[in-house]
Amino acid sequence: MFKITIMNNLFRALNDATRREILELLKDGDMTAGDIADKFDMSKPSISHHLDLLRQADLVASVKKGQFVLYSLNMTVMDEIMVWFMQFKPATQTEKPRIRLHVGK
Amino acid sequence: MFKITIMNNLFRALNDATRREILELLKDGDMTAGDIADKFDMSKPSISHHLDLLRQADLVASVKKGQFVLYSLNMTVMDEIMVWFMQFKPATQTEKPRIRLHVGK
DNA sequence: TAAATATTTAGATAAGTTTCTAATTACATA
DNA sequence: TATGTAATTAGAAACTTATCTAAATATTTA
Repeated sequence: MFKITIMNNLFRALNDATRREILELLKDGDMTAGDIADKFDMSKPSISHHLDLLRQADLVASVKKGQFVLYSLNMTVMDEIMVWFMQFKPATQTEKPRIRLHVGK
Repeated sequence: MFKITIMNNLFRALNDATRREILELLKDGDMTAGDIADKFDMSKPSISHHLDLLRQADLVASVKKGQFVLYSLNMTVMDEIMVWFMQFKPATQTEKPRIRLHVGK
Protein backbone atom coordinates (compact mmCIF):
# COMPACT_ATOMS: atom_id res chain seq x y z
CA MET A 1 0.00 0.00 0.00
CA PHE A 2 2.71 2.49 0.96
CA LYS A 3 5.85 1.96 -1.07
CA ILE A 4 8.84 2.05 1.20
CA THR A 5 11.11 4.26 -0.90
CA ILE A 6 8.31 6.77 -1.29
CA MET A 7 7.81 6.87 2.46
CA ASN A 8 11.56 7.15 3.02
CA ASN A 9 11.82 10.12 0.66
CA LEU A 10 8.79 11.72 2.21
CA PHE A 11 9.85 11.54 5.82
CA ARG A 12 13.43 12.34 4.96
CA ALA A 13 12.24 15.52 3.29
CA LEU A 14 10.07 16.47 6.25
CA ASN A 15 12.87 15.82 8.74
CA ASP A 16 14.32 19.32 8.52
CA ALA A 17 13.01 22.61 9.86
CA THR A 18 14.17 24.63 6.85
CA ARG A 19 12.37 22.33 4.43
CA ARG A 20 9.19 22.41 6.48
CA GLU A 21 9.41 26.21 6.47
CA ILE A 22 9.75 26.20 2.69
CA LEU A 23 6.56 24.16 2.45
CA GLU A 24 4.80 26.66 4.69
CA LEU A 25 6.01 29.54 2.50
CA LEU A 26 4.63 27.85 -0.61
CA LYS A 27 1.22 27.55 1.01
CA ASP A 28 0.70 31.20 0.14
CA GLY A 29 1.65 30.83 -3.49
CA ASP A 30 4.36 29.74 -5.89
CA MET A 31 7.85 31.22 -5.53
CA THR A 32 11.11 31.23 -7.45
CA ALA A 33 14.17 29.51 -6.01
CA GLY A 34 15.78 32.90 -5.44
CA ASP A 35 12.79 34.36 -3.60
CA ILE A 36 12.72 31.31 -1.37
CA ALA A 37 16.45 31.60 -0.66
CA ASP A 38 16.01 35.27 0.29
CA LYS A 39 13.74 34.21 3.15
CA PHE A 40 16.52 32.25 4.82
CA ASP A 41 19.88 33.08 6.33
CA MET A 42 21.52 30.38 4.24
CA SER A 43 23.40 30.16 0.95
CA LYS A 44 21.52 29.66 -2.31
CA PRO A 45 23.18 26.31 -3.03
CA SER A 46 22.00 25.01 0.34
CA ILE A 47 18.44 26.08 -0.38
CA SER A 48 18.74 24.55 -3.83
CA HIS A 49 19.67 21.26 -2.19
CA HIS A 50 16.69 21.47 0.16
CA LEU A 51 14.41 22.12 -2.79
CA ASP A 52 15.88 19.09 -4.50
CA LEU A 53 14.98 16.84 -1.57
CA LEU A 54 11.47 18.27 -1.47
CA ARG A 55 11.15 17.55 -5.18
CA GLN A 56 12.42 13.99 -4.74
CA ALA A 57 9.68 13.50 -2.18
CA ASP A 58 7.19 14.95 -4.64
CA LEU A 59 6.19 17.50 -2.04
CA VAL A 60 6.91 20.31 -4.49
CA ALA A 61 6.98 20.65 -8.24
CA SER A 62 9.20 23.00 -10.22
CA VAL A 63 8.79 24.64 -13.58
CA LYS A 64 11.36 26.64 -15.47
CA LYS A 65 10.12 30.11 -16.38
CA GLY A 66 12.80 31.65 -18.53
CA GLN A 67 15.69 32.46 -16.27
CA PHE A 68 13.78 31.53 -13.12
CA VAL A 69 12.58 28.27 -11.59
CA LEU A 70 9.15 28.45 -10.04
CA TYR A 71 8.34 26.11 -7.16
CA SER A 72 4.87 25.06 -6.03
CA LEU A 73 3.38 22.82 -3.34
CA ASN A 74 2.06 19.41 -4.29
CA MET A 75 -1.02 18.84 -2.17
CA THR A 76 -1.74 15.34 -3.42
CA VAL A 77 1.25 13.89 -1.57
CA MET A 78 0.09 15.56 1.61
CA ASP A 79 -3.17 13.69 1.19
CA GLU A 80 -1.35 10.37 0.91
CA ILE A 81 0.62 11.01 4.09
CA MET A 82 -2.61 11.70 5.89
CA VAL A 83 -3.88 8.30 4.81
CA TRP A 84 -0.78 6.73 6.35
CA PHE A 85 -1.41 8.52 9.64
CA MET A 86 -5.05 7.54 9.59
CA GLN A 87 -4.17 3.88 10.05
CA PHE A 88 -3.21 4.71 13.63
CA LYS A 89 -6.55 6.18 14.53
CA PRO A 90 -8.34 3.53 16.56
CA ALA A 91 -10.96 1.70 14.45
CA THR A 92 -13.30 4.59 14.89
CA GLN A 93 -17.08 4.61 14.89
CA THR A 94 -18.06 4.81 11.24
CA GLU A 95 -20.71 7.36 10.47
CA LYS A 96 -23.37 4.71 10.09
CA PRO A 97 -26.62 5.45 11.93
CA ARG A 98 -27.39 2.82 14.53
CA ILE A 99 -31.12 3.13 14.09
CA ARG A 100 -32.91 3.30 10.76
CA LEU A 101 -36.39 4.74 11.08
CA HIS A 102 -37.41 4.17 7.48
CA VAL A 103 -36.17 1.59 5.11
CA GLY A 104 -36.40 2.62 1.49
CA LYS A 105 -36.70 0.32 -1.51
CA MET B 1 1.61 26.90 17.38
CA PHE B 2 3.97 24.02 16.51
CA LYS B 3 7.02 24.03 18.76
CA ILE B 4 10.10 23.45 16.67
CA THR B 5 11.88 20.95 18.89
CA ILE B 6 8.72 18.88 19.13
CA MET B 7 8.39 18.85 15.36
CA ASN B 8 12.08 18.00 15.01
CA ASN B 9 11.75 15.04 17.36
CA LEU B 10 8.59 13.92 15.65
CA PHE B 11 9.84 13.92 12.10
CA ARG B 12 13.22 12.60 13.14
CA ALA B 13 11.47 9.63 14.74
CA LEU B 14 9.33 9.01 11.67
CA ASN B 15 12.31 9.24 9.33
CA ASP B 16 13.22 5.55 9.59
CA ALA B 17 11.50 2.49 8.15
CA THR B 18 12.20 0.33 11.21
CA ARG B 19 10.64 2.86 13.56
CA ARG B 20 7.59 3.26 11.34
CA GLU B 21 7.23 -0.52 11.32
CA ILE B 22 7.37 -0.57 15.11
CA LEU B 23 4.51 1.92 15.21
CA GLU B 24 2.51 -0.29 12.88
CA LEU B 25 3.16 -3.31 15.08
CA LEU B 26 1.91 -1.44 18.14
CA LYS B 27 -1.33 -0.61 16.34
CA ASP B 28 -2.46 -4.15 17.16
CA GLY B 29 -1.64 -3.93 20.85
CA ASP B 30 1.10 -3.27 23.38
CA MET B 31 4.33 -5.25 23.16
CA THR B 32 7.45 -5.78 25.24
CA ALA B 33 10.80 -4.54 23.98
CA GLY B 34 11.91 -8.14 23.44
CA ASP B 35 8.83 -9.12 21.44
CA ILE B 36 9.33 -6.07 19.24
CA ALA B 37 13.01 -6.92 18.73
CA ASP B 38 12.07 -10.48 17.72
CA LYS B 39 10.14 -9.07 14.76
CA PHE B 40 13.27 -7.56 13.25
CA ASP B 41 16.55 -8.87 11.93
CA MET B 42 18.48 -6.47 14.11
CA SER B 43 20.19 -6.52 17.50
CA LYS B 44 18.24 -5.77 20.67
CA PRO B 45 20.34 -2.70 21.49
CA SER B 46 19.53 -1.23 18.07
CA ILE B 47 15.82 -1.75 18.62
CA SER B 48 16.18 -0.30 22.09
CA HIS B 49 17.66 2.81 20.53
CA HIS B 50 14.80 3.08 18.02
CA LEU B 51 12.30 2.76 20.87
CA ASP B 52 14.12 5.53 22.67
CA LEU B 53 13.72 7.91 19.71
CA LEU B 54 10.04 7.01 19.42
CA ARG B 55 9.66 7.77 23.14
CA GLN B 56 11.46 11.11 22.78
CA ALA B 57 8.98 12.00 20.07
CA ASP B 58 6.17 10.95 22.40
CA LEU B 59 4.93 8.56 19.74
CA VAL B 60 5.09 5.68 22.20
CA ALA B 61 4.92 5.31 25.95
CA SER B 62 6.67 2.66 28.00
CA VAL B 63 5.85 1.08 31.33
CA LYS B 64 7.98 -1.31 33.30
CA LYS B 65 6.17 -4.55 34.11
CA GLY B 66 8.49 -6.50 36.36
CA GLN B 67 11.33 -7.73 34.26
CA PHE B 68 9.75 -6.49 31.02
CA VAL B 69 9.13 -3.09 29.48
CA LEU B 70 5.81 -2.73 27.76
CA TYR B 71 5.51 -0.28 24.88
CA SER B 72 2.31 1.28 23.59
CA LEU B 73 1.30 3.72 20.85
CA ASN B 74 0.46 7.28 21.76
CA MET B 75 -2.39 8.32 19.50
CA THR B 76 -2.63 11.91 20.75
CA VAL B 77 0.62 12.90 19.05
CA MET B 78 -0.60 11.41 15.79
CA ASP B 79 -3.55 13.77 16.06
CA GLU B 80 -1.24 16.76 16.43
CA ILE B 81 0.75 15.81 13.35
CA MET B 82 -2.45 15.63 11.38
CA VAL B 83 -3.22 19.20 12.41
CA TRP B 84 0.15 20.26 11.02
CA PHE B 85 -0.56 18.57 7.71
CA MET B 86 -4.03 20.10 7.58
CA GLN B 87 -2.55 23.58 7.19
CA PHE B 88 -1.56 22.59 3.65
CA LYS B 89 -5.05 21.66 2.61
CA PRO B 90 -6.36 24.54 0.50
CA ALA B 91 -8.71 26.78 2.54
CA THR B 92 -11.47 24.25 2.26
CA GLN B 93 -15.21 24.79 2.52
CA THR B 94 -15.97 24.95 6.24
CA GLU B 95 -18.96 22.93 7.33
CA LYS B 96 -21.05 26.02 7.86
CA PRO B 97 -24.51 25.90 6.29
CA ARG B 98 -24.93 28.55 3.65
CA ILE B 99 -28.62 29.05 4.35
CA ARG B 100 -30.19 29.40 7.77
CA LEU B 101 -33.88 28.68 7.74
CA HIS B 102 -34.54 29.64 11.35
CA VAL B 103 -32.67 32.06 13.52
CA GLY B 104 -32.90 31.32 17.21
CA LYS B 105 -32.50 33.79 20.09
C1' DT C 1 22.22 -15.65 47.19
C1' DA C 2 23.54 -17.38 42.56
C1' DA C 3 22.00 -17.98 37.96
C1' DA C 4 19.02 -16.81 34.21
C1' DT C 5 16.38 -13.52 31.58
C1' DA C 6 15.10 -8.73 29.85
C1' DT C 7 16.56 -4.44 28.78
C1' DT C 8 19.52 -0.52 28.45
C1' DT C 9 24.04 1.95 28.28
C1' DA C 10 28.76 2.64 26.38
C1' DG C 11 31.78 2.98 22.88
C1' DA C 12 33.19 2.22 18.16
C1' DT C 13 32.63 2.42 13.14
C1' DA C 14 30.54 3.24 8.76
C1' DA C 15 27.33 5.81 6.27
C1' DG C 16 24.47 9.76 5.56
C1' DT C 17 23.31 14.83 6.08
C1' DT C 18 23.94 19.85 6.24
C1' DT C 19 26.32 23.51 5.01
C1' DC C 20 29.82 26.16 2.81
C1' DT C 21 32.63 28.22 -1.32
C1' DA C 22 33.92 27.83 -6.05
C1' DA C 23 32.69 26.55 -10.51
C1' DT C 24 29.30 25.61 -14.06
C1' DT C 25 25.12 26.03 -16.83
C1' DA C 26 21.17 28.51 -18.72
C1' DC C 27 18.89 32.47 -20.03
C1' DA C 28 18.08 37.54 -21.14
C1' DT C 29 19.52 41.76 -22.95
C1' DA C 30 22.57 45.72 -24.07
C1' DT D 1 28.15 38.27 -28.83
C1' DA D 2 29.64 39.85 -24.19
C1' DT D 3 27.80 40.71 -19.71
C1' DG D 4 24.80 40.08 -15.86
C1' DT D 5 21.45 37.40 -13.33
C1' DA D 6 19.38 32.88 -11.71
C1' DA D 7 20.05 28.48 -10.44
C1' DT D 8 22.45 24.14 -9.97
C1' DT D 9 26.50 21.03 -9.52
C1' DA D 10 30.97 19.67 -7.33
C1' DG D 11 33.68 18.87 -3.64
C1' DA D 12 34.98 19.41 1.15
C1' DA D 13 34.33 19.84 6.32
C1' DA D 14 31.63 19.20 10.34
C1' DC D 15 28.07 16.83 12.36
C1' DT D 16 24.52 13.26 13.04
C1' DT D 17 22.66 8.63 12.65
C1' DA D 18 22.34 3.51 12.45
C1' DT D 19 24.27 -0.35 13.74
C1' DC D 20 27.20 -3.59 16.08
C1' DT D 21 29.48 -6.01 20.28
C1' DA D 22 30.52 -5.88 25.08
C1' DA D 23 29.25 -4.47 29.52
C1' DA D 24 26.02 -2.95 33.04
C1' DT D 25 21.55 -2.90 35.43
C1' DA D 26 17.23 -4.81 37.04
C1' DT D 27 14.24 -8.51 38.02
C1' DT D 28 12.81 -13.26 38.78
C1' DT D 29 13.46 -17.83 40.48
C1' DA D 30 15.97 -22.08 41.92
